[in-house]
Amino acid sequence: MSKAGAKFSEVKELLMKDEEFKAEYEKLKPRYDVISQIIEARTSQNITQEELALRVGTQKSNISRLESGTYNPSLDFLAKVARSLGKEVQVTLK
Amino acid sequence: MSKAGAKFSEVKELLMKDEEFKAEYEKLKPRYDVISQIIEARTSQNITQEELALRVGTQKSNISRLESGTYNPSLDFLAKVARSLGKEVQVTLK
DNA sequence: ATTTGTGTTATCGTATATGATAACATGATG
DNA sequence: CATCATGTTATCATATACGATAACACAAAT
Repeated sequence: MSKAGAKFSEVKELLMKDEEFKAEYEKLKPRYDVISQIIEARTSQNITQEELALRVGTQKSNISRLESGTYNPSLDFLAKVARSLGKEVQVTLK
Repeated sequence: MSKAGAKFSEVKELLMKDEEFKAEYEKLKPRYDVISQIIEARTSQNITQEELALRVGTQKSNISRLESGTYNPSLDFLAKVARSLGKEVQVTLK
């Protein structure tokens, strides 16, 4: 294997990783985007997770779990949380 | 019970039903909205449910089920379908 | 030092989303 | 009529979302 070849494969590997990362990021982007907005709305309104949970009809731990981004929320749940913050979710394909 | 009272309660019942209906509609609106956009994107691109299913990595029956609006899809699933249609989901709190 | 407020994490139970297969309906086309 | 293309519906298995409770971390205030 030539030095140039080695370099190329290294670069390729990096690019591959980058592609993978990009794909992974793209996949999770909508989730993180909506969560960011939820956190922003909640904190800017000075509402605690507990208060939000009360409005939504769930527990504060579940709101924490949602905001942690560690799972894949349903549309209904996002809509409920949004409405509890005085907003509505708007999903757009673009 | 007076006639007027009866009428009022009837009207109230109708209004109540209307409120319920409105609430129910509000609750389901994001779902129907995004589904409409998915169907619109798919059909305007002349893609069959089967082809879309292939791209998404699922079965045509599952795409049919999604488009039927009979359940509460996850954000990831919506994002996958959108990307398979060359689009991205954008969720906004407004 | 103790309490109080807020958020986090782990865990369990239950409901349901999703993948998969199959059977069916219907309309178009040979 | 027979076949094909497309979509629908039913059903099962498995994974996971979500509700709930409890324990913990940590900072701020008393």
